[in-house]
Amino acid sequence: MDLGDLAIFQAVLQEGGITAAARRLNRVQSNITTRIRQLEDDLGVPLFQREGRRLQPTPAARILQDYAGQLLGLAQEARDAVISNAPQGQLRLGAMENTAAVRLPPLLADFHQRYPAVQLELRTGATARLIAEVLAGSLDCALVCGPVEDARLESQPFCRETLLLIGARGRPPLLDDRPHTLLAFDSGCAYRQRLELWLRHSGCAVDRIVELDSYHAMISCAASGMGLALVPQALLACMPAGDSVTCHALPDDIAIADTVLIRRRQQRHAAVDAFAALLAACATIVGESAA
Amino acid sequence: MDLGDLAIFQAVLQEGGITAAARRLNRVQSNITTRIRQLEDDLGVPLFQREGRRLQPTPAARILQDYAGQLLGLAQEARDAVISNAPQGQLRLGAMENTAAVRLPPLLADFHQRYPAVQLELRTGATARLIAEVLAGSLDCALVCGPVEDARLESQPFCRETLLLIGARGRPPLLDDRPHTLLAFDSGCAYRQRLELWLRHSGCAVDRIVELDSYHAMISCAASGMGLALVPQALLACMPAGDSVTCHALPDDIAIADTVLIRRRQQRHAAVDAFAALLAACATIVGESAA
DNA sequence: CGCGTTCATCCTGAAAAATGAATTAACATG
DNA sequence: CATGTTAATTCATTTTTCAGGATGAACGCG
Repeated sequence: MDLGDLAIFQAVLQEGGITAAARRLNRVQSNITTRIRQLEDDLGVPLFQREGRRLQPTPAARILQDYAGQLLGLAQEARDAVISNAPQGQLRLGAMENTAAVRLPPLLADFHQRYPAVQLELRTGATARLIAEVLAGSLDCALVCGPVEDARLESQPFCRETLLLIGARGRPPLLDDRPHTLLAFDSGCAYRQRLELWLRHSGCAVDRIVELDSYHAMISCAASGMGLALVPQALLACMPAGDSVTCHALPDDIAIADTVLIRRRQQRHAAVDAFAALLAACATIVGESAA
Repeated sequence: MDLGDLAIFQAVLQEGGITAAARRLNRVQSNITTRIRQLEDDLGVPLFQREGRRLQPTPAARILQDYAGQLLGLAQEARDAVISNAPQGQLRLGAMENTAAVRLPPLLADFHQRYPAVQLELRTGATARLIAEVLAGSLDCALVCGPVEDARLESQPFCRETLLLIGARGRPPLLDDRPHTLLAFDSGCAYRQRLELWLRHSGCAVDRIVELDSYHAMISCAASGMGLALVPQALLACMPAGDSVTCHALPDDIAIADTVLIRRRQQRHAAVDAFAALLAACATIVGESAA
């Protein structure tokens, strides 16, 4: 069964005859006759009862008529949807844990309301994994810790986080001679990589690293003296355990981390465009969109 | 846009590659490539991003994917519906006014409950018009006053009505010398034709004929002495004004009228079959299905 | 750097579709 | 009752489309 056959069938029904249908479709009668016959052969059911020179639609034809209308309508709708560049369809967004918790929610709510035709899907993860997923195409875009230098990706600034190194209140200051325990996300986390790098440069011994996948757990563990953790200030501010920790000083090149939106270059995705535009409007840092 | 293209497109998405899709569809790889390209050209939108030898579905492809599933499913459903001979679709039933009022309703209710997939449509009218509509195909079947002699029609007995000639209570008997006024349906009504025929044969003068299109009005007018009317006994029995009239005697060949179901010959319509079967089960008269 | 895999392209023969003319059938009309 | 008109079908022909096969380019892998 072919959509062309159905269109012809519909025209014959609407025009009430093969000749009239042929006129409307700018075709020759014999063509219409043949294709109706083919459709009948294909379905194994007669669609018209030929009596003299009049065509009488059979009951099967009336049943098929409904379906033909639906199918042709749906096909047109599909065309329109695919061609249109209004934001629609799925938008698979990735974000770092802290971004998803603090900065993103109001933005997402706004977007969700503004573009009801878009089906949002948010996945959190470490920067390295998010980048890989955007490259692999399993995410449409992601909010990660910048800068991201990859020729295949486009990045756009969003917000700037100040990272704080926290430990239990009242504990001896950082950088005494005994080794530290670090509380951190998995190894793909950009913040963790910064911290490890800095500690190495400072000649500071690291005893163990405890991997956690929640900031709640991380801050609570830090507060109870289990070790040191690097967390964004904005996140700490909205955590209940935020008061029971001590913050250690950090140099700017470690403490200042920009969050950027990354997406694949030369990928026209209307929903991502819309999201990026909304993000730009709310961005708290500026800068040129660079690789 | 062609359903075949969509099936191929779907296979490429599901199998994750052109070669794999070709294997599944038992086709040659170059064929799949070409048809995907054609689909893209047709829609004017790329569906896959070719990077090296890997195919990355574009956002448009993900939108089209939904539609492809729907379209292919709906097409299969259409096939099944057309081929199946379960009662479904529209059933356009005609009936005489009195049949529709008295005998039909319980049957219709039963049918409606038994075959929810059938969309019933009842049209009342005079026998002559109903026959014409069945012949023309604008009705699928009809309950009319038999016998119907037409080689193109098949008829099946349903019930027997006894017709009564009624007038105002206490009026002089029928067939006195003064002319009568008749109260009747339109001229296509078989009962009216019988009555006129009989009156002519009896040498009874007819003054005027008043045409009404409701038995309510007809019986009320008869009761109030406006003229004579021919009505089925079963109908009169369930009319409130039934007591206020006098019934005149009629010979059996006028008084006994069989109601039959007529339908076009050699028309396979599952819903009509089902209706006819239900009707046969409730039939109060028997007889062979004859033309 | 060969090797295998994957996709694109070109070409050819086969299948399918559109066309035009001739034919048949039904109906209306003089 | 012959005749003109309208409609649908049949058939032969042209045109278009499609599937298959071979070849080539890009990439990943050992």
